[in-house]
Amino acid sequence: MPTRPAAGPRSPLNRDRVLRAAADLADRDGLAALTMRKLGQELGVEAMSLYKHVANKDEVLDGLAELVLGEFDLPTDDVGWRQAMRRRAVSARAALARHPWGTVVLSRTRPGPAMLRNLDSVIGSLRRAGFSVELAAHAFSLLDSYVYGYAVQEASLPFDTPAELTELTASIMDGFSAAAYPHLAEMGAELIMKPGYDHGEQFGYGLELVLDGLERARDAAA
Amino acid sequence: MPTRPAAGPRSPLNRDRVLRAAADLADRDGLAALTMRKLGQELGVEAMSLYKHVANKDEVLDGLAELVLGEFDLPTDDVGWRQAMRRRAVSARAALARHPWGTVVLSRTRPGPAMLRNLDSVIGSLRRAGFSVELAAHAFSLLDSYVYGYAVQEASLPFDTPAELTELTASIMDGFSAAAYPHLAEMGAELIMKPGYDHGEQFGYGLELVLDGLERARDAAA
DNA sequence: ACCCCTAGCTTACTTAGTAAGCCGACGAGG
DNA sequence: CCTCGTCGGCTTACTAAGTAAGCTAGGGGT
Repeated sequence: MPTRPAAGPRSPLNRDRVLRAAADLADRDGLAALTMRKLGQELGVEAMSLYKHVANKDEVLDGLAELVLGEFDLPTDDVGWRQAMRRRAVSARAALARHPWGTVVLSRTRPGPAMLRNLDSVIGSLRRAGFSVELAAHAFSLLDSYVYGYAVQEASLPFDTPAELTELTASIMDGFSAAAYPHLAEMGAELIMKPGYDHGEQFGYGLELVLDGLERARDAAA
Repeated sequence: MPTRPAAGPRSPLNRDRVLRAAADLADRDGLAALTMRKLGQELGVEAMSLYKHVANKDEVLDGLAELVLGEFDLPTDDVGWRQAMRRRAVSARAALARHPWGTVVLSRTRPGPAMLRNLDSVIGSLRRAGFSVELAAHAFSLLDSYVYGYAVQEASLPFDTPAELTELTASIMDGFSAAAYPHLAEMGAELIMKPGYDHGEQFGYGLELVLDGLERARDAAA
């Protein structure tokens, strides 16, 4: 019996470990590299063994969606709505940046429990802050769209570091492109190539603008 | 028998027809159903014949991305920036609603010419309207994120008609779910189930809020 | 008349998801 | 202590999809 507990590299395996391994694999090699066979390897197991713990690959992807969702900060009551929304948005964007596959798996899932809980909590926070039902609906639609869209675009950017960004920008601006896209070229030269340009700051700017707008709308309706 | 009947239904086939057939197929049966073999069938041709016109499936998907992008209204100079941005946003959202696979193919492409042209034109419109380079960057980042995120969420909704929405909402609110998600239940009851609820109106609300915010930001900077 | 170019075809290999069934170890009951 | 059912993991094998390689027929240019 020492075979089992003696810290063999092989603990029993379960749905949760499968999902976490899937997330790791997707983080490391991209979502396309997440195949049942590779996932098996990752866990020292044959592909078909995974099916004892998940029904099929779709269930793996659904599980990943709930994993990412779990990394979003839920609103808490001890802070105002604005701070609660900000935290949720920032944490969501961070989670989706950590896991570039996040946007993909989220967009293929019909709402699971984690999503519903998240949503309910957001609406609750807004309602308590004096938002009407209708305005609360507008608010979360707007916020979620922004965060989500931002994350998608960020995930599809073909670079990971600021250095790569300037390099790429430079190569796009090369030669005739600058003539074909004068405004892009201007922006590239005056903004993106400037040392200290922080792409992440973009997110905060839009977020505050949206929050300002929502606050104004709530006050106008009051 | 003349395998190749003169003026048979078989015109020569080219990259463009391949792409349009791909779009049709994806519209009809979903992006997952878009396989090289099915696409071949669609055109009365073997799968491998397609490779005379496209290098590989990725190129088909890239082509689809440019197709959708082509359905976005470019800003024109004869209207103000606000109208130009609104038109672009509305047309983009409409295109992405017409082609639910649009968000998927757009997010996997590094910027092609259509994208760059589109972007350049947007920035130009904003610059002419008095936006600084920096603010123009914020503006299109915000607008695109919103439109894009909205479209993604819309595409992932598990229903197509308002009737299906109310039905689904009702089923979610059924039984204990209402207790688990009180705020969602409230919103479902007071808003979504109301006759005449128009989900599309959501989009316009957020869009105007964003445009208001941008206008204010520009005026403040002036 | 010849020849070659091109669009489309045939074959076949590879990777992936997964259905079906096998097997060894472990714990409970006789 | 032996046995047997169960459960986790394995083996095999089938199917769908992308695509590499090479074939061929028919039409146009020389």
